[in-house]
Amino acid sequence: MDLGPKTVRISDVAKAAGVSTATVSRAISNPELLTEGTRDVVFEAIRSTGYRVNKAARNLRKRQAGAVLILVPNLGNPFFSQIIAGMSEAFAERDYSILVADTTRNRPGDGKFMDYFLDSRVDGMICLDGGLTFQDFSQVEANGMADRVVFACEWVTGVPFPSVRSDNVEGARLAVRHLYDLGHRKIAHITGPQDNILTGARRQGMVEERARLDLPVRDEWIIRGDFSLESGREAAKTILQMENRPTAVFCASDQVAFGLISYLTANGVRVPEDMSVVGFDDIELSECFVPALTTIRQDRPALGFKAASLLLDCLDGNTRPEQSIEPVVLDVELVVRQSATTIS
Amino acid sequence: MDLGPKTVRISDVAKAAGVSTATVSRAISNPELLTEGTRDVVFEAIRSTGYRVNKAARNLRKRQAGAVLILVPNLGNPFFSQIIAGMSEAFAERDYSILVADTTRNRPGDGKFMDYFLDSRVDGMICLDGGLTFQDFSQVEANGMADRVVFACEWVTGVPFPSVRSDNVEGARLAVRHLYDLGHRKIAHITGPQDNILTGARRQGMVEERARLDLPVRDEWIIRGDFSLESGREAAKTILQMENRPTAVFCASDQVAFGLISYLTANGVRVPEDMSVVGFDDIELSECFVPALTTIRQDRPALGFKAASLLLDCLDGNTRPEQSIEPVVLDVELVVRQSATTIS
DNA sequence: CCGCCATTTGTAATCGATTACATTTTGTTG
DNA sequence: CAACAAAATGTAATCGATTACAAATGGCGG
Repeated sequence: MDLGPKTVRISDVAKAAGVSTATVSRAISNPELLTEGTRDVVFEAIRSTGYRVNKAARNLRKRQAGAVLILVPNLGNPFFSQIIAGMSEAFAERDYSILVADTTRNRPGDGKFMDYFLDSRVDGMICLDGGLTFQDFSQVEANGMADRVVFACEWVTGVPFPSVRSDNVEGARLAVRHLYDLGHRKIAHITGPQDNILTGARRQGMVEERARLDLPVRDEWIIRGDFSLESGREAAKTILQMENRPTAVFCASDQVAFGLISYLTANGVRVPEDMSVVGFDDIELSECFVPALTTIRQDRPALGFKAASLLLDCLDGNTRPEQSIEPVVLDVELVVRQSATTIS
Repeated sequence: MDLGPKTVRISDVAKAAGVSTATVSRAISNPELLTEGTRDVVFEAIRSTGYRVNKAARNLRKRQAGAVLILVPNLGNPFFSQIIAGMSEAFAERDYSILVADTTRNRPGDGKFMDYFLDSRVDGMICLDGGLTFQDFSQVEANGMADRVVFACEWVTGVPFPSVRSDNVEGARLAVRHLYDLGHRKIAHITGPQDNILTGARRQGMVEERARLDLPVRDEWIIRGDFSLESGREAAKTILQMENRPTAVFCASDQVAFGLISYLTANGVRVPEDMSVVGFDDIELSECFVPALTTIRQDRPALGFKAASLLLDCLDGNTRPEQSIEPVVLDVELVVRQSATTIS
């Protein structure tokens, strides 16, 4: 608990350098205010004493926290780690620490994450969880924190925070088009969780494109999932029981595609020979899956980096309101591999 | 930057309750010291004012940081996320925040992570990266932080910090034995990174068991890898070029196994029919890989949780020296799936 | 009802920095 | 060289809690 006794304080440096604490402080944060001479003396004193500023003290005085919160729906999901890596990049440069919290424990509506703000542990937040409720965020606004939050990947409708996301609708279109081009007409879709915002966007893109291409529509071809491996397997089970089976499936996430393919294969339905599958995300593993997964790539490090930059802008007070309301939409890309092929 | 003006301070609560700040402080941290009456009055005042303690101020005064650092070799690797989830669990209970830092940027030897201590941003650290150098840790000791660091998964030889790890040697033995039982005699191994501590342990277990079972030994059957998908593919290339091919491969990680299988399959070598493969880790995806991966399971949430508990013990000053020097070794388990089968 | 000890509460110092304001030094110019 | 503005530095208040120590209160035996 205790940080040890031999802490060097700013006053020790001041003494060593023969100047006041104010001068030492300035040497650190506004060196250009000092004479070259004093500056050198101070830096030498800092060096010789081994002084490090105490961030707690600085933060208290400056009324800031020097940290940001990243709110992740599920840390266990490999999809997120690369995004965090991208953020990590952006924040490290500016010397912000990154607090990571998993929302699986703090269930929507309880606004538990607000504690981080209220306890002044963080200056801002990046929310990767669109499953939080409007109510959660009304608390944020009530506490005047509305200009310190950005969304990444997911978002909550009606909550007007800056956000970065991939072009989900276009991604879904690309997937369907690709399958269409390969000759598929009976295309199914495994969705994300029912209340998830991405689910809607991807389903919409899928349905739109299917209509545009004048493809057959069957309700049972829209299968409810939740982005997980398990839900892919469940969906596979459902599909195998259908009388009128689709020839291709567009999955809302790569994980779902893995679960699906796994189950299909285990039950004698070969992918892609008997059924084509397209995923969404392009996580690292997709390239090495068997068969290598055809999918829609989201540039996750870029997404993270961009979100972090947006938040930093907010914290710097450089928010250009008109810009921030409009979400930043990153392009997605169809990555053609082996899991979808021409219909046989 | 600014936390807003309408902050409620402890003095505001004191005023509202008609008591001193000391009493309010005590109501929060030592309620049993107060009369039931005053306690109620204070809590009511806290409620009505919406007071929240300012953690920066508290931390300054208590000379602690209220946060711990988790040092991860690579946030992008899905292996780690579940471990962090487990830690998250343990720390949340005790109201510690979790700072996550990726060591890919801070290269070994520069002791960059020490900054977190020196800036008093964290009270302790869990290191998941055995790639750090002895030198890095001599800095830790020099700064009296030696009793605030624990290792998880990986560790650094000669650095006597508490640690939690899986039984890597036994895991490797189990893998080789399993392949042996399936009839394999020519067993290859794809190692982890050369300087990694786990690499040594797993290779050792493999070699020992191979010797014990009196299996043939060939230098080229020990192939250098680095836990990554890519290194699995590279290794596959190497194996395909061998005159005397092994019939089974034990991989130092699941990711390596995926890369290996992916490349083998793409080049007409079927797994498990033509070659058996066993992984190490049992990440989520292994179950859904095609073929489902036979592997050695590490209980990652438990590992994370245990490491966190160990660190909390340290921070509480409950370190029982003799216990902490001896590493906590968690059992591993062979998970039999489809990727290894009897020799044909 | 007094005196003494235990319990409860208050006062004020403290944690370690930043910064408004005051003061001193330096530099410029007539 | 005096006068004054600009630049450099110092003094001390401040951020918001915790806690050592002091003071007040209450309980109880005699």
